[in-house]
Amino acid sequence: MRLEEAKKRFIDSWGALATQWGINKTMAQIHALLMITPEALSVEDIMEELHISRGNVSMNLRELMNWGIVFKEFKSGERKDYFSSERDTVEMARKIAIERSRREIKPVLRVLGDVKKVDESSNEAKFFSEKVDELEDLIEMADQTIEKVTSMSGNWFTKIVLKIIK
Amino acid sequence: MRLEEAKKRFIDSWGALATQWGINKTMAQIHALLMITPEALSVEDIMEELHISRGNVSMNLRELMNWGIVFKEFKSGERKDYFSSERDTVEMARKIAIERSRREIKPVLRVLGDVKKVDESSNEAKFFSEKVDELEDLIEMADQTIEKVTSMSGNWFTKIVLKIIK
DNA sequence: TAAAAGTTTCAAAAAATATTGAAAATAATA
DNA sequence: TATTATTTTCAATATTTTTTGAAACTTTTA
Repeated sequence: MRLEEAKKRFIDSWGALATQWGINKTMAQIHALLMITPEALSVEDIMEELHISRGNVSMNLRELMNWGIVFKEFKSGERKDYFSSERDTVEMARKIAIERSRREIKPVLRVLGDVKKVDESSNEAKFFSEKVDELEDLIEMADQTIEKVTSMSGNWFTKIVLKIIK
Repeated sequence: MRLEEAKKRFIDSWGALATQWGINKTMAQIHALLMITPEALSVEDIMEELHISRGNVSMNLRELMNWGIVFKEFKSGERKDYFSSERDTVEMARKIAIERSRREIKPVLRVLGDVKKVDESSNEAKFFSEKVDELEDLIEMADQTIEKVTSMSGNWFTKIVLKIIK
């Protein structure tokens, strides 16, 4: 397969995955492009490569920088801004996990903690409380697992643990 | 807090979380409702509780059954179908994880395996191949971790491992 | 087997989300 | 400081996704 075709397939597939996980397709495609490009790219490079508008690139780059997985680079003698992706793949995954936890998981945990304080007078209310409790435990566990596993990947102990639970 | 209010808050929050993770809000709300309701519900019960149309309920129940987390129940002497959710919270999480892996993660892994076969003549192509490789490893690890951790939750060994990596 | 009860399907409408493009803002140079 | 290059913003538009509702279909009962 030629490089250009492989790149295209990768970027499309990354965009499709993102869409299914509630992330803007363009944001993921810009990220994919930066990931597989050794040097930093300008807004115009990205516009051209992905055939999207300047405004779209600008907004999505900002969001990627908010996530902490894309950085602005200054090239001496150049007026334009250049952008590059987090180079360390594991670190990148960690940041994505942390961000999604902070924005989406944590708020739900707050609601769960709240609603389980329902007056447990009826049996129906007891059942409700129980289910919410179970869910809270499960989500907390998943949240912690993601955080810890990603933060420790590369670490020998985690590697062994993962090998064992595999 | 009164039960009705707590239920409403829970259902809304579950729907919002789902939306952010690329799952239809109504599907998640129906699921939430069934999860916290001790007895099975009819299509009309659901329509009333969530204020949505019959067609919407029908389609989303089908999808929930495809995911294996909602079941049809027959009540003797009753003509209507009744529906209830998987009772075991951990089993439910396992099924969701398996389904998302099958539908979304596995196809991406297939693409990654494919595109990394790019002709590695240029340095750019080598860089591309390397990045795709790293990503493949990472996604495979995450996929296996989710699968194994959920399949083993409740099991004493996993509990200890999770406590350690915490 | 005809009528009634219940369910599914899907084209059309509504709602939510993403994208554009041009004006405004900002930054760099002469 | 005026001019030019670059970036950001956001109302308008386009696209995608979800929801409705009524007709078609299926199942049950009389």
